[in-house]
Amino acid sequence: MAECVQVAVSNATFHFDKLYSYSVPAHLQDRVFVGSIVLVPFGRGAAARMGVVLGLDAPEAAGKRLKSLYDAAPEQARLSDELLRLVYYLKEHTFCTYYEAVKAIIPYGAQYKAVNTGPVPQLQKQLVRHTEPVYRRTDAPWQGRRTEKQQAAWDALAFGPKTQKELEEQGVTKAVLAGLVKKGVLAVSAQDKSVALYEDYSPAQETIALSPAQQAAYSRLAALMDTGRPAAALLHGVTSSGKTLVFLKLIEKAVAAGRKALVLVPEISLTPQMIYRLKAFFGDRVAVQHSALSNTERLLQWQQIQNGGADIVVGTRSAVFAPLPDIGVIIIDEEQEHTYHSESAPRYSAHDVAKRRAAAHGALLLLASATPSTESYYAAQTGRYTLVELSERYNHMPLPEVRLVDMREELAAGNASSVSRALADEISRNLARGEQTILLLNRRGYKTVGMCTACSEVVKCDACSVPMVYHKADGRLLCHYCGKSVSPVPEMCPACGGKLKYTGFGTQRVEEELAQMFPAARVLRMDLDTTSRKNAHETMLRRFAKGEYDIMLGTQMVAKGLDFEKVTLVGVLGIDQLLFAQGYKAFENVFSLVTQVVGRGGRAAQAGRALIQTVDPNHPVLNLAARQDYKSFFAEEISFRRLNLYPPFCTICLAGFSGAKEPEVLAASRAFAADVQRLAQQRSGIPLRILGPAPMNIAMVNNHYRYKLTLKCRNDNAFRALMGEALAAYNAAGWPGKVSVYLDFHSDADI
DNA sequence: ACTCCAATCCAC
DNA sequence: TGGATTGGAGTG
Repeated sequence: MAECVQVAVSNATFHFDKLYSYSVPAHLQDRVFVGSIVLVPFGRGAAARMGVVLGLDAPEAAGKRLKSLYDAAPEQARLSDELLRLVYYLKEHTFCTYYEAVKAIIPYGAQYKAVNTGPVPQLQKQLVRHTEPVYRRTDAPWQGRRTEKQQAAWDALAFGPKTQKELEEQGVTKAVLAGLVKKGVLAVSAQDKSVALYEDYSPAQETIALSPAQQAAYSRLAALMDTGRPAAALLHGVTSSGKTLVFLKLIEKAVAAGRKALVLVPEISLTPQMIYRLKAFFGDRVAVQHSALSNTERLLQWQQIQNGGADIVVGTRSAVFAPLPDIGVIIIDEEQEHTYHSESAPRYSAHDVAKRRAAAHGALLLLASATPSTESYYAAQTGRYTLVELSERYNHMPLPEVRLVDMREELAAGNASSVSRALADEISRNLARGEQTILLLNRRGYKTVGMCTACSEVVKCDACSVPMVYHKADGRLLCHYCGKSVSPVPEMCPACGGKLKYTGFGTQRVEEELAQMFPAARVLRMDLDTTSRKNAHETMLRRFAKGEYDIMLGTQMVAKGLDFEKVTLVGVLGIDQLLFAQGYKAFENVFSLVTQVVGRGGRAAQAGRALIQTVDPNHPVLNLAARQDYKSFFAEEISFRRLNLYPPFCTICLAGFSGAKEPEVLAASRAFAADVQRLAQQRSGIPLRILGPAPMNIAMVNNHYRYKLTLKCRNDNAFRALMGEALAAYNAAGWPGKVSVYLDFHSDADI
């Protein structure tokens, strides 16, 4: 159609990221549209680069001599209009490049790659092995006699076609099958590899039955969905109030009306449970999108969605871009989780993208949590979201009895271990009764680091500024940022030669202590190290649920969304690091984590017990969490946010700087701050406070120094335009070659 | 970022 | 004097 197109090219940096015009050669004219994936010559060497067509040009408008496209992907690979608009949205709101936005929206596995086979570079599908042979019987008569093996193959296909893999599992070889195909009695065809993910679900026997409270919540949400107009609601349901059943009923309603549903969960480890529940009710029309899928799996799931083969998509943050048409409901479960905010470009928040999509589809956006983010609950209170509450626990299960244990007293009494005497008591009681225990150890607390007994220096990675973490299992020190490892483990301080002492309350260390205290207990440790293997997490949870372990010890991942009938005791070790962490969300995070883990206990008939170990047992946040008193917590927190000017009363825009020479990084961030200040003063009505520059929490990663500016602002068009100008000035001053910059917005973006 | 080109530097 | 090195510009 078009003779001339505007293309966003890959691997552009922000300062030269713009649309480049290319002419379309005749043989590609009928394949190239807005949204098409193309291959273009770029730079003086005319090297092949991936690109996406984002606009059309009148040929005469181009003026200059243009280069022309090398190749274009088939038409069906192109982005829909709605998703294309999200490219612009991401570019404008997160200050990423066009292609970074495109990559977020099209999963890696669906991309094409450049190959240099012919005279001109061509596009080729990344994955070609996504079909498999399927054999079926034909009506052709047998000629001659049958061998035993041929008969076996024939019999195996008595009840319909089977894939080669299935047949091979039954002992039928490829050669036999090929022979029969040659004879004409079997036919073979290529079939898309089955999307055999989570196929071992068991279909639900009953329909979804709601309690009166759940029914009331459902009715209000269903009414919002029925309007067919965009709506946003916050479902605040206490732990164990059965929010998932309400989701299922809403999804059922959307699907019955011929619409689609999108379900987001905060992390990969929570997807299996949600997937199994959804599959139980909705079968194979559930597709999955998360980063732990292999490229092939990802691509197949994505194609299933794009071909209209899925009514429901479940996944983590990136699933918010699932190419579903006609979405009726978007659910964000555990909506307060920080994992919904992307930590790399494009630095978007799933909430904001979901809002755009809900608006485009006339869908209901449902945020749900037992401990909503302060921003979301505030939006609900002020009427921007409809607030729906589920305030009773399912079957009126009693809340666990919670005790705060003073760890200073423990230390004074001579107990230096990470498990208090009170908790040890309760654990042994549980062991005696054959009941299960969950122990939570916050992520930051699980490091074992080496400290010099002479100069008190901690052994740090020499490329990053973080302490190296001791891993006992493989006898080495590991940098959790760049992955560098040191073995054997040093015994002398690299700075002064003093003796090093390795201490810390890691999960490994606690595991050892537990083994000493309770030699007979079967302890399951869950942390980054033990769950890194594919499906490891799922397998572990299943085995714990089956009762193969007495104690589950782990980081955050043990706290969320799990139903274990026999768990009657929850212990929280080392929450203090989180409580005293910097960052305006620290209290909210602690409240949320403690509330959730305490809610794990006593899900069955018996009331549970929970013990929280802390050096500050009078801390209001811990006490409110112990009582599961969200409303009082919110009241405290919102006044803190208002007083100190934090979201939702402002937007925080973090400007990050990184470069090889510290003085340059500091100078660059100062220059940027000055530019922003100057631009803001030139115009009126731009509220702004600039804090910093300050070194980031991790001041150096991979030999790059890192500084940040914190801008308290209002995230509107005027401010983003200002930041655009500030970045232009930054580029003009030649900084990007030495110090790279990015912006990261944290806000309750309702603009 | 990366690549190309030119100006510069140093060894012979 | 040339081959290698470094700084700067441009990416359609």
